[in-house]
Amino acid sequence: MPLPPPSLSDSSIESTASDIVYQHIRNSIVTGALEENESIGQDSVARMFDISKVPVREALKRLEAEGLVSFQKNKGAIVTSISEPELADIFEVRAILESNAIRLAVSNMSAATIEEAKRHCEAFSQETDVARWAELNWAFHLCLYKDANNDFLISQIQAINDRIERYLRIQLSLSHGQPTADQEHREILQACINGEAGRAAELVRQHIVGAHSSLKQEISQAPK
Amino acid sequence: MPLPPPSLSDSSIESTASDIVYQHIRNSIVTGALEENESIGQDSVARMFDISKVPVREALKRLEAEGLVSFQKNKGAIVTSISEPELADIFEVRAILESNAIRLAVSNMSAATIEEAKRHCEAFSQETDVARWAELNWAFHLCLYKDANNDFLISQIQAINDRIERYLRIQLSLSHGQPTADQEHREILQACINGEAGRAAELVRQHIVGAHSSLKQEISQAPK
DNA sequence: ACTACAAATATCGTATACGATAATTATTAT
DNA sequence: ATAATAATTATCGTATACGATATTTGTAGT
Repeated sequence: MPLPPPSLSDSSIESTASDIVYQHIRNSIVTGALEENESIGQDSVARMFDISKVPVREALKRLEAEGLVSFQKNKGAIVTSISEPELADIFEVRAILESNAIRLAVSNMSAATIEEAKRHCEAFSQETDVARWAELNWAFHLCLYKDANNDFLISQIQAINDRIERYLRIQLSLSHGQPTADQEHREILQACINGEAGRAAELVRQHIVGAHSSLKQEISQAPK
Repeated sequence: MPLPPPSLSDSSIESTASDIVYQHIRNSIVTGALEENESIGQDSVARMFDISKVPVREALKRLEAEGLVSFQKNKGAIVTSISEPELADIFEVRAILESNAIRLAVSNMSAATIEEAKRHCEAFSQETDVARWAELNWAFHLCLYKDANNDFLISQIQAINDRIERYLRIQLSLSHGQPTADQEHREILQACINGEAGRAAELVRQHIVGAHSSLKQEISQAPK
């Protein structure tokens, strides 16, 4: 896709032009609408939103700090590509953070959270639209971590997910991606219901490591 | 301190004005030269470096994404202050990440790393200049994690340290801050030498939790 | 002297403008 | 025809300029 999906000043809550374009580009990268190594022309984005380059550059600087784009000397911003070794590193950190998050959460997980998790789990299981799998999957995950009562931990987990969500979409779309995830979700949920923090943590770790394994295999088979 | 320490275009490796001012402000915040809630005037920074506001704003946007400053509607950027609950959350994540980093590192820690760690440990122990404690302490920590061979994990740990280093400096400067840290460093190092990954991880966790405890106590006693 | 309102000033967010470097196209020479 | 060089165009990074909001200073009234 040579151009990000066109859209005007859609977001109304955010006031500044910089924030609007930030949200838009960010979403395009996270969802995969913008591909790896695709360059983001400042002028073209500015024209698309009918603003000047200044707020566009500010938005790109924020995205650079988040690791979603990188500025190349006199070449503008390009969407960050993640190599397989880097992806392995990131999945390892995910495994560490998310397994610990659920470990902390299980001991004071409320009945309401369990109910919410069940709903997300069901919704994910019954969803047929591939495009929605990623967000339903993520809603389930986040829900389970929230009772850890550590906003900073959640924000770190969220930031990492935003970096790799485009790859997770690939993984879920694989032949057994969604049913496998669904089955693992149910086991994790059951461990939470049983109050087995250690087991829940281990299941989450395996869930994440497994996702990386199948993704790695897929990528190596279809390098492009 | 009403103004950040004055300095002209000192950094030569970085080419753009935006990068230079970014590095300078970032360093001022990390080291504590700029205090919490201190506002950073765009025009004053621009005048200080004899540049326009545009690159200053770009630098501030990067710092915002890193959590070091926050923009306030029509009020410019202010240095982020961290509340005690937030600090507790951050220290918990530190404990998770760093204990796992050393756990991963111990199994393939090289003799060269052990030697380097010993040197950092000694240097920290013998340093009398309070201002240098933080960096020597951090060099020791980072050294122990590097054999985990996970650059992303290291970068996450580093980013978190940058957010809280100004508080760590306070903690180290407390009456027993440095000698206690020194003693704990030696125990951690010994566990690494013995190849006891689990023990090293647990010691690092206690080291971090302990630092938070004494810091928390200090802050509550001297709210200003 | 203190409060209420008005004028002046400062600062933010962004548009426009411009020099510098890179990419592209055109032109010339072998 | 192709390689090399020149001219054109595009894009980046940043200075300057400007309207809008916020803050400060000044003034007037009780």
